[in-house]
Amino acid sequence: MKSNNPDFAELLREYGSKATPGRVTLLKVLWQEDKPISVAGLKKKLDPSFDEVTLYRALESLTASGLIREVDFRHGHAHYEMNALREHHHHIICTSCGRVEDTECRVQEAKLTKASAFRIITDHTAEFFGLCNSCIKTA
Amino acid sequence: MKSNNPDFAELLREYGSKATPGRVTLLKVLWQEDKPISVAGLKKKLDPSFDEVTLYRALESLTASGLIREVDFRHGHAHYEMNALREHHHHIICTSCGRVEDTECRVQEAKLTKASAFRIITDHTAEFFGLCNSCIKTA
DNA sequence: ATCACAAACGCAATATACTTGCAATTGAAC
DNA sequence: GTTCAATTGCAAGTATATTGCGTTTGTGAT
Ligand SMILES: [Mn+2]
Ligand SMILES: [Mn+2]
Ligand SMILES: [Zn+2]
Ligand SMILES: [Zn+2]
Repeated sequence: MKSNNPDFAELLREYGSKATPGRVTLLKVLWQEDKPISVAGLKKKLDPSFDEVTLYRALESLTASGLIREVDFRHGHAHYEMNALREHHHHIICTSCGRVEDTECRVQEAKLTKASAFRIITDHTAEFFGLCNSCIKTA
Repeated sequence: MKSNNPDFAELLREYGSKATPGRVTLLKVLWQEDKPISVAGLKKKLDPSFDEVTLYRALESLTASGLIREVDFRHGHAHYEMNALREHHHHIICTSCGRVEDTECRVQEAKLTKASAFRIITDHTAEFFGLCNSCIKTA
């Protein structure tokens, strides 16, 4: 739970989307989550009448606009988190208990454009996998 | 195509796998590839009698042992590349033409264990997406 | 060389994650 | 309030990967 909720309808419009009731609710759920959430997780938090296909299409659309972001935790399905109004970052995931921690981005894309045949790098992934301290103890 | 082929059967045994004819062939194909290849790509290069389920199980097993590595190009399916006998690295992928280039790893996992509640980091992903120089020109 | 057995295989069935087609609805711009 | 592209809802479909299970095989031990 967070305070100072942004105006989700306005935010959606700023990113070129229509501010439908479903998308406003979806965005609110993503805002309240403190870590990337799966489609299954979203369905549980949303009204059962929220159509699954509509959900997939909203996620695709909002990801394309950059309002939200898709993250790969190697669970065989996508996770999503708020991208706007947040600082760019990555994650450390415990492969034993699933615990997730944000971690600051230390990647410098600019250096890569000098070392490669790519002049434009738009985006990158960087997730870390390991064991959190409580899982180390019980191991 | 590369010269100085390693002994694939011996390599498989070193990584705790049985050196079956199928796995030896699979490993050879992965060795000859210069970039991560999909399951569909592998099937094309392998004998049609190579069972698909056997292929999936071999990939899972060899990935678990660290002999090969799974890479996510955001194509909706996995890609695999040789991991043993190679230096750890990452990739830059052109989102327009699919061109792939290796890039050296600049990530320092050790620094992360100090900044987080994780003492053990075993693994990380880091792939870069952008436009290669020939796709920039034609854009 | 033979044996024992876990690992790997082959085939059919199944599961999960996600996509497509299309008619109906609706938010936003004018 | 009219217009229209964006979005929705439902049904059907696709792609990717997994599971179950009986059979085969590579490997280490004798
Ligand atoms: Mn998950
Ligand atoms: Mn591919
Ligand atoms: Zn980053
Ligand atoms: Zn690395």
